[in-house]
Amino acid sequence: MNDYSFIFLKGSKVLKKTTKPKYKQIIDAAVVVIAENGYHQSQVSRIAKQAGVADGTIYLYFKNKEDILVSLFHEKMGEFIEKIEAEIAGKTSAAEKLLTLVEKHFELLSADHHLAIVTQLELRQSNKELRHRINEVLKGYLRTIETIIQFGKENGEFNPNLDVRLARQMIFGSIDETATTWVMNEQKYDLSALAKDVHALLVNGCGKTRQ
Amino acid sequence: MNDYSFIFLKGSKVLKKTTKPKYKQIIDAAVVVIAENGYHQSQVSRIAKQAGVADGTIYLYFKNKEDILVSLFHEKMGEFIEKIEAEIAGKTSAAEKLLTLVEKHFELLSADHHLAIVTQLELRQSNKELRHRINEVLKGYLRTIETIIQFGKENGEFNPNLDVRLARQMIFGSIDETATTWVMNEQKYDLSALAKDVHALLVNGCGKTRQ
Amino acid sequence: MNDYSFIFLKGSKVLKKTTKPKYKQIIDAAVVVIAENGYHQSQVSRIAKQAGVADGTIYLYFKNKEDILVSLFHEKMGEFIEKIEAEIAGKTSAAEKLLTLVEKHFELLSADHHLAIVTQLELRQSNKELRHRINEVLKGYLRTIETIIQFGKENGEFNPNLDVRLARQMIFGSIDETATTWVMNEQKYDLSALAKDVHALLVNGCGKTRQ
Amino acid sequence: MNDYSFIFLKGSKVLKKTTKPKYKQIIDAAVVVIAENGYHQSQVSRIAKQAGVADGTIYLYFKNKEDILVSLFHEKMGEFIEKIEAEIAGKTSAAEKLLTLVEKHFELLSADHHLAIVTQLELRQSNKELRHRINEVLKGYLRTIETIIQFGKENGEFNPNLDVRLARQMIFGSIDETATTWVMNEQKYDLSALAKDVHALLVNGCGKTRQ
DNA sequence: CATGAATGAGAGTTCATTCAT
DNA sequence: GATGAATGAACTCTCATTCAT
Repeated sequence: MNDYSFIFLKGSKVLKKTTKPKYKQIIDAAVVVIAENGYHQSQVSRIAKQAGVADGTIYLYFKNKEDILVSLFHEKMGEFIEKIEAEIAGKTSAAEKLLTLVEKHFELLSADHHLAIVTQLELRQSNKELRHRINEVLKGYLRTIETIIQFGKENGEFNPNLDVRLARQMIFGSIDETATTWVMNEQKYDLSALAKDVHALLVNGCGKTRQ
Repeated sequence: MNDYSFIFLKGSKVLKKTTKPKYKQIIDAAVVVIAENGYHQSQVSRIAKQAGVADGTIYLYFKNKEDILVSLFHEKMGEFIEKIEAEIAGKTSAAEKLLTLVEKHFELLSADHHLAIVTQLELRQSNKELRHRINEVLKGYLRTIETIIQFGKENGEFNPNLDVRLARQMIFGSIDETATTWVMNEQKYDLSALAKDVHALLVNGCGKTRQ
Repeated sequence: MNDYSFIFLKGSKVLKKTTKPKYKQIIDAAVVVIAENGYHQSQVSRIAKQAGVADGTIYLYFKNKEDILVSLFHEKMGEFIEKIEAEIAGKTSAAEKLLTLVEKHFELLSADHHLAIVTQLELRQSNKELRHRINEVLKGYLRTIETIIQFGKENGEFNPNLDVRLARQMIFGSIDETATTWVMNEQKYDLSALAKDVHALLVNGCGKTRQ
Repeated sequence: MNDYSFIFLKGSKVLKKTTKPKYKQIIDAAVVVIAENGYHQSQVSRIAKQAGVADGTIYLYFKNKEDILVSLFHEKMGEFIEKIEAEIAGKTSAAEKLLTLVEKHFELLSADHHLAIVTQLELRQSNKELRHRINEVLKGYLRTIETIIQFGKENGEFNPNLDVRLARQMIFGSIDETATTWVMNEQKYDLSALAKDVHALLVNGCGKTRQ
C-alpha cells in the first residue's frame, strides 16, 4: 500500500527514494485514512503515520488540518474534471456528452473506492465554512454540466425552455444521490452499470415535452 | 419564536409554565441552536440553555447527544411525511401526486428556515454511523416516492420499464439538490416557485421515451 | 500541605468537605507548583493535580493559564499591600512608615518561601503583555511608597527637592533587588535582619543633603 | 540597520561578503529579533533569517538556543563593563566614579534601544537556570560597584560602617529599576538626564549619617 | 424529577535540534 | 563549513457525561 517509498541497498549505501513528492504523498494518505476511519477519527498523527512522515512534516506542506481536506478535494476534483472534460470534448451531441459524463463519473468513483467514500460521505461532514470552500472547487464541475445543457438547448436536443440551473441541479443531484446510495450500500453493486439508465432518465427529463 | 415557555406574574408570584413536554422543548431548542450556530458549535449545554433546562435534564430525555439529533430528525421527518402523504392521498394521477410532493416538500422547508438549514446542511456533518441512523428515518420518505413511481408505471403514466430505484434516486436527488442549493444561497429566492419546473423535469424523465 | 480537603466518614456516608473555595485552592496550588518547578514546567495539569481537582475544573474558575498567574499576583499582592498599609497607618513619621514597609515587605516574603520565589523570579518570566497586567497590580504598591515620600517631603524629614518618582524607584529598586538576591541565594540568610540597614540607606538617600 | 552583510556585484559575479564573523552576526541578529518580537516570539529560525544564515548554521556557533542568549549577554555586558571601567579609572573620588557609572550606564542603554529592551525586559523571561548563568556574567559589574563603595568607605567619602553588599544592592537596584521603568514607558523620556539626581540619591544614601 | 459543578480523555500545532547533502 | 527539510515531543483547552444534592 505504501508504494511511495523504497529502501534499497546499492553497494554499501542506503538510499531512501521517494517517488512522489511529499505533498501528494500526504494527500493520498489522507484519502486512505479518512476513508477507513471516518473524518473525525482521522487525526493528523494518523495521516502522518500513513504517509510515512512525522507529524510536523504535515505542517510544512499544509497550513492546518482543514487545509489538507480542501487541498485533497481540489487535487482530486481537479483530475476528475480534467479527465471528464477531455472525454466530453470528443462527443458531438449533448446526449452523448451527458452519457460520457455520467459514465466517467461513475467509473472514476468505482476505480477508487477510498476516494468514493471520502467525497460522497466524509467530506460532507466538514463545517459550513469548509463546505463553502469545497463548493468553490465543485463549481467548475457544475459549470461543465451547464455547458452541456446549454449546448443541448441550442442544437435542439433539449427543451429550449429548460431552466439551465434547475436542469443542472437535477442532473448533478441525480448522479450524486445515485453515487451516495451506492457508497452507503458499501459499493456492493456495479455503479457503472447504472450509467445508461440514469442517463436515460436525465435526457428524457431535459428533452422536449411530449404534446 | 420561543413559543414553549412563558414567564408571567400572577399576584406576587413568579410562575414558569411550560406548555410543551420537555422532550419537544429540547428538540425545538436543538433545531434553533444548530441552525444558528452550526452543528459543531451546538454543545449540549447550549441546547440546554436555549431549552431553558439544566444540562443534566437533557439526559433524562435523551440517551446522549447523538440521540437528540436522531430524535430531532425522526420527529420532524415524521411530521414531514405525514403531511405530505395526507396531501398525496387526495390526488389521482402519479404526476399530480409527484407535483404535490415537490410542492409540499419545498413549502415545508420554506416555512421553517431553521429546520431547512438543519436538515440540508448541518445534520449531514454527523458521522457515518449517525448518518446511517438518519437514513433509516429517511427510508419512509423514499418509500413514499417509490410508491408513486410504481403507481405511475402501473397506470401507464410512466415508462413501464422504469427502474424504480433509479427513478427514486433521480427524484429525491433532484429535490434535495435544489433545496440544498437554495439553503446555501441563504434562501434568497422563492424555493416553492421552482416546484412546477422541477416537477416537469422529473415527470418528463420518468415518462415514456419519445420514439 | 493539602490542608484544604478532608475525607471523613460519618455514619455510613462519605463526605467530601472543602474548606477553601476552589478558586483559592487553585491559586495556592499554583504558587506551590510554580515555586517548585518553575514557570515553564508548571503545566495546568500539574497545578490541577496539586489542587486536587480535575484539569477541566481549572477552566471553571480561570479563563486560561495566564489568568491563573494574573489572579495569583492580584490576590497575593492585594493581601500584601493591605497588610503593609494597615501597619503603616499607625506610624507617625515618614522614616517610621518606611521602616515598617521594608520590615513588613521582607517579613511577608520570608514567611512564604514559595510566594517569594514566585514573585521575585518566576512571575517575571511572563511575556510583555502579562507583565504589563502584573504591573497594573503593582502600581498600588508603588503609590503607597510615593505617598510616604511625599509625606516626608512635606513634614521636613526628607529633602524638599526630592524627585518623588526617582526616590520611589530607588526605594522599590533597592528593596526588590535585595529580595531577589536573597531568593537567588536560596533564602540562605535572614532577609528580615537586613531591613534596618536597607532602611538606613534609603532614609539617608532621601534625607537633606549635608552641606 | 543590517550593517553586517553586503551583497555587491563585481564583474559578473555575485559575492556575499560578510564583514563580521558569523558569531557576532548572529548575536546582533538575536538582539534585534528579541527586541522587536519579544523573547517567546524569537524562534531560532527567525534569528537565523535575520542573521542571513541557515537555521543549522546557528548550531555551528552556539550549543543551543540558550547559549545564544548567554553569549549575547556575555558579549554585550562585557563591552558595557569595559567601557564603564575605562571611564571610571580616570576619576579620583568615589562620588565621581559613581556618577560616571550611572551616567555611562544610562547613556549606553539610551544609545541602543534594542539592547535596552532585551536586557531590561526580555532576557528576564528566561528560566531560573538561564538567569543564574546570566547572573554569573553580571557579577563582574556588581564587583565594579562594590569596588567603588569600598573605595568610598576607605577614603572617608562614605559611611565607614556601610554594608558593602547592601549598598551595592541599593545602587544596582536603583539604577536597574530606573532603567526598567524607562523601558516600560517606551523610552519616552531622556534617561541620561536622570543620572545626576539618581546619583545624588545614591551618594546621599551611602554618605555619613547626619548628626 | 431537576440541577449544574465537576470530570478527564483527547488532539492540533509549534519549534529546537539534527543530519544527509 | 553551510544548508534547510524533516523530526517528534510536549501542552493547553473543550465538552459530553455523571451524580450528589
